[in-house]
Amino acid sequence: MSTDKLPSRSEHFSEWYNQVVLKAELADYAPVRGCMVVRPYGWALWENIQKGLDRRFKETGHENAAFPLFIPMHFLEKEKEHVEGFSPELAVVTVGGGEVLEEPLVVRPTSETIIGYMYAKWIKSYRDLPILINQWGNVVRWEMRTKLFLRTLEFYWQEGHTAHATSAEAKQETLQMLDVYSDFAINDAAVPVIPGLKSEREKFAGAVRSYTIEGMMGDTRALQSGTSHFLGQNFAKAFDIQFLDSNNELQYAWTTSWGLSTRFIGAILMTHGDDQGLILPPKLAPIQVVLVPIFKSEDEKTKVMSVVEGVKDELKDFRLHVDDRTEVTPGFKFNDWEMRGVPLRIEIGPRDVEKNSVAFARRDKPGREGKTFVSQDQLTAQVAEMLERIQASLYDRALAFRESNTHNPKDYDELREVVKSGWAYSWWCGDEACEQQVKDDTKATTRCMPLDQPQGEGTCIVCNRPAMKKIYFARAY
RNA sequence: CGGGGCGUAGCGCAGUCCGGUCAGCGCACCGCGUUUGGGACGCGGGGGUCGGCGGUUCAAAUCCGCCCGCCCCGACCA
Repeated sequence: MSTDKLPSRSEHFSEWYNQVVLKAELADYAPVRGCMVVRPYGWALWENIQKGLDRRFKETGHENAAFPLFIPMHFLEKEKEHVEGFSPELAVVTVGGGEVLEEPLVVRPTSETIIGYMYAKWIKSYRDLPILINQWGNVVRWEMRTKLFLRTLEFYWQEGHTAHATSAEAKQETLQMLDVYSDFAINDAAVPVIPGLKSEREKFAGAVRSYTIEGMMGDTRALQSGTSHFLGQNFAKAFDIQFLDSNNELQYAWTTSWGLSTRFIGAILMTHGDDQGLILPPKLAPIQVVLVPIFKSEDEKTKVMSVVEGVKDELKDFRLHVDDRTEVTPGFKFNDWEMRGVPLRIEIGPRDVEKNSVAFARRDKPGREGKTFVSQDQLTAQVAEMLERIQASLYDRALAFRESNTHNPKDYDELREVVKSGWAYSWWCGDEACEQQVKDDTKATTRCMPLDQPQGEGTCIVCNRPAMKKIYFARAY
């Protein structure tokens, strides 16, 4: 709770973000550098994210399981690119129970290796495939620079790991899960994302191909909000995941992995929100409706609270909170809940008791514009409709923002200019040197080659050689 | 690790250059009363030994040395 105003979102985006996370009580800094405590309000948001994803995972045939936090050091070393990618950021346990360990244990930065080991043990026949497992857990990556939710030493996520008999099936799984993420981001979080393929240099260490959903944040920077990897037979060969096919021939399995983390909370915050604070999408908001009773005298209190109780009861299907604090004024509560991003506020005061009405204040439209008085009749339907409208308008607004900040530069000079405050969508020859050139000149990196590509071909925005793919360039988190 | 900044009450800060009623301010917190449809007000309270250790001095938040920690900008990253 706080009485201070937030920094302006447009002028001090990063500071706005930090403060809103702290003041809305989503998370707090932990006593260990780079680590955070996810507070109840933030965790409730994460739980809703989990529900939205977990339902989709189950619907597509996946099961949950749990693998160990500790991984023997030599596991990481079995896949060359994997160890090169992750070794700089490993946390390693060298002492246990007061004794120096014979082999150091790595705190998992991701679980391909230990799950690969187990899959090798479990998979003998094509009849054992596919294996479709997901795990909800935490991982540790020793990052240099951290930021609440976006990049912390420890973070929570889910990681799916699947093994298949054929390359085609694994590729299909990879794309299916990318689609699950897109669907979740767009429909539940109202975060417009672009599903696409990562370049070689941006792909996951050990993957054959990495896909991503990229979102544009409120400062126009890009955020990789979820990833899905086709691992080919890389990990199968490193961990001997082999099976006999129906022709009695020994084959290596084809594996995938895909993950979405608490970073996604950052994506929601930075996509929506305004100078007043957060705006949470109704489908994921821990509190969808906050009820603020207003009264002066004891007599008014009695009448108002009786209506409040009735409304609370009628709206029991929504995630509702009654703010009955007496030590703060209604005005304070309005600001407080707006800062926390509750999508819909309902005010009930003496005038409403008289007129059989309540006041709706929708979070996505500030001030008077978002305030309407509605009848107390059929409140459930009215609230449901309003929440849907807010959900839709958040998505539309974010999409419009992304589109107005995405450019098709005509030449390299223009690209250098537009990526200062937006995304560039351009033809790219596929050469890593061109990618590097853009990064050196502008700090912008390639984000993804969208699955949905235009017809035909063009010339590379950097080197003018023929190009088959269009790709997004943007400064990223 | 390179560059910059900073550690004084729960939070945000002033005080440090020019050692000595400087341990203070705002918010938060507690009590009482009046308030309550857009961040209420009055009065009265509780709480810190100034990041740590050592040194200089009659005297250190203030000067000196070492150490620890944090934040911002770079290379890395879900």
